[in-house]
Amino acid sequence: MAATRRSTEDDSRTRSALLDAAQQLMVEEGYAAVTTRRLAAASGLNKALVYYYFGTMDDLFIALFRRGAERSLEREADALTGPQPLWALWDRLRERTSNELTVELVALANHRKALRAEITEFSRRFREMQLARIGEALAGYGVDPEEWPVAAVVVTMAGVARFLLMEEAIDVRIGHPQAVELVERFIRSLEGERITSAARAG
Amino acid sequence: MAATRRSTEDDSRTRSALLDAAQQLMVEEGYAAVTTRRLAAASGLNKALVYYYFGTMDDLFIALFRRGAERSLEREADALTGPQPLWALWDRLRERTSNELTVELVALANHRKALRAEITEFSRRFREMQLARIGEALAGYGVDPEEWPVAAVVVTMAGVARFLLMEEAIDVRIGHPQAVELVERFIRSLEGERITSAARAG
DNA sequence: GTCTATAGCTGGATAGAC
DNA sequence: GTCTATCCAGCTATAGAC
Repeated sequence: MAATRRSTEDDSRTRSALLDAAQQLMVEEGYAAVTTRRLAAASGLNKALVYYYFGTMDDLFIALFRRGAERSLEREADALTGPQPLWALWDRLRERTSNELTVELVALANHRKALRAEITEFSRRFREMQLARIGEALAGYGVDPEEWPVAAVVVTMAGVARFLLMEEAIDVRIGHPQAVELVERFIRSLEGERITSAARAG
Repeated sequence: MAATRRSTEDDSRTRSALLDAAQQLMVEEGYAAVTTRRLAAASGLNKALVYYYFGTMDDLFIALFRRGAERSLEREADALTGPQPLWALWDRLRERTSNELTVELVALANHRKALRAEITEFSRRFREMQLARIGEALAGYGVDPEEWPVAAVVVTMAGVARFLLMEEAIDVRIGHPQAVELVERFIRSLEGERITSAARAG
């Protein structure tokens, strides 16, 4: 291959290292900290390599989002095929790990058109996948779709989970245990107690 | 008063104009667009006045947040003393106006300690006020606090509302109508149909 | 594929005239 | 209270040597 700009699918060691550095900077210090200078410093690589691999900072952000989103969509789809799809969805929604990055990217996307379009597309794919999996589960439990439409269940769970994470980030937790209990009571009424993978294995 | 730095309580015309410009820039282009140069350009004032009135950009952001939060807390407290507190809360939570600004400020607060502390304090005051007002309302309706703890109701409504606004901002609306209907069915079961102020007046 | 060097701009902040 | 002038740091991006 000639020494031309690499494609998105490419994942050389250098490219991955740059994305890793970008991810860490973004999570720890916010998107404003993700600059060519700081990427170079954090990865031990050269400033100019950012442009060699990504073209512009915009493309770097898109590549970073896409890498995380693809991994996450796959893993979530897997998790929702297990024996307790509602518990699995709830637990994944409440994970801080991949969520912090998402929050920064969404804020950043407010003024980056291309990134925004990418996030929109993936969000829809996530939602459709969740609706399919959870829809099957609710039907299997014999839930009345008039009383509990799958879309309402999924969006409400996602909304509460995201909101709790956002408030936790600014040390506001008033009412959180009660909200968690409300959701978990609903889940428990359909799937019983949460069975952790550790418990299943043991 | 001598020509020294003005206090937060002060609201000269120039100071207000700078805050107005900051607010507009932030809502329309994100917090990264709020710079001294652009504030000056947008308000027709001089760059250096930002430092005269606010000291640092950090203080400007805090002043901007505080101005909006104080207004908003007052107005919300008023709204929740009306005849339909749940409808009032829900409608206010779903308003886009003051919410866009909040989202930007919260993102910005990730790496601005002082701003974050300010947002934390106000968020708690909001929550406490909501719990007091909605708590009274639910008790008045004879709602079983074991089944529907006031904290769970308030946090869930806030979470769903905020999430819908965030997704709308990136053009994702899958399942939104169903989620809205789920919440509004609950409210309707307690307060009946929403009575708009227009309808009350007429 | 990785580096140095540099252009050209924009940022926060201050000094000091008026 | 408002302005000009200015400092210096940091930013994106490109050219071109190796």
